Amino acid sequence: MAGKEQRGGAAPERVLSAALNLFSRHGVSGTSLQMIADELGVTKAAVYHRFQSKEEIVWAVVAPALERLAEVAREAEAQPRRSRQVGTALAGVVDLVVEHRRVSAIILTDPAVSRLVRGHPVLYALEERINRVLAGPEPDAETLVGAAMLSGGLMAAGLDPRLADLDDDTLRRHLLDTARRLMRLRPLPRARTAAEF
Amino acid sequence: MAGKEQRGGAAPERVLSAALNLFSRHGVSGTSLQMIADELGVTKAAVYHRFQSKEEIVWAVVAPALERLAEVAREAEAQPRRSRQVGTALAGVVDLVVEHRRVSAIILTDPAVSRLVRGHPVLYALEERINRVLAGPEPDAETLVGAAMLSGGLMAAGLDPRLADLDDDTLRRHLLDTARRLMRLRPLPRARTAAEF
DNA sequence: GTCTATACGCTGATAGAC
DNA sequence: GTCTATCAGCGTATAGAC
Repeated sequence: MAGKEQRGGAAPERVLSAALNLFSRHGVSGTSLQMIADELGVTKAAVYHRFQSKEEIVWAVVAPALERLAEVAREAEAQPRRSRQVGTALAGVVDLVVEHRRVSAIILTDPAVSRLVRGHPVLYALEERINRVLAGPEPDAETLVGAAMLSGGLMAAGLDPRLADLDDDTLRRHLLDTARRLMRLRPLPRARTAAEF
Repeated sequence: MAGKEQRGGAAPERVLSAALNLFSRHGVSGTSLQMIADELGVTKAAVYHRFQSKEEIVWAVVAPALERLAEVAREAEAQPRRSRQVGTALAGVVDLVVEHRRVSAIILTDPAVSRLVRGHPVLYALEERINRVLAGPEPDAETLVGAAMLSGGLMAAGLDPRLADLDDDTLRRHLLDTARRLMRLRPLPRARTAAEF
């Protein structure tokens, strides 16, 4: 496994990388600052020199994915027609999950992270915006079920070891096809890539 | 929220109920025996009189759902034809998720629980049996993606607060329809219930 | 059966030497 | 910037009184 690394010390990006690894494997509550420090080959105090608290590390880990999600919401809401809104949002969240697999997973599943994110008013509203774009203004029960299954399904697929061999583009294409089927959208013409929709 | 309850002491089923509640809200690592004891209005020592360790409590919480999953695998494998195998397995896991929503969620998402379960050889094999029944012996990439999305999707739907108002039968029906669409199975005739397939 | 009391390691976090 | 040393508090778990 990952032995102790001494080169580079507690540089911020090394801390965040180690933290993400450990959060994925043990959950946020199951990860101590000691474990992060050990992974980097430094002491806890060195980590505390860069981040004032454990919570600050968690925020720094999830921030990039959340900013991307906000961007996806903006892009989707800017589309004039409903069908384009759903398509844009789906392609956006699929891209997001493929590129930030493990961050997406800890945001969606770790209770400590969920609390943190949902406790933030802007981010709580962001979740609702995404849901509204995906399910529409007055969704029937089946659409609601599809939308609910989407996030968890994408997360599970992004993490599944059986899919780890697929390259990103193939995974993205299959995920988008499957996600559209889940949401009862018509299949996309083969030639187009996910980014074009 | 749930105040301290003094009646009933640390009876095993009360411990497990409180533990499941707390595991769902805070994760296993985020739940201490002190929290469980407080929820019941007893001391930690009283809880330890019934269960020898925290791990033993975790096992007792997840055991019923895992036994059901083994039953689902047996039933599905007993079907003579592939199409029936998939249908039976889907109906089984949908039933399982509807009836054990929160237990399914902590098994699938909590790293501490996943480690425990996957470390057990029989249970690790069970996971593979279910996957083989759902995806078939030589699945193409898209089927693999669908199967991967299934577990996480069902879990997310089972926990989604927007779906909490649906009664169990309605939820079960929509979940099964959506899950079959996900796995590219033909829609089920309306009259049939999930249990019949 | 449930309690009080206790053991001892590890937690997140701080102070100050180099 | 990273270290050593230290803190109070909480973690799991145990012993023994009632």
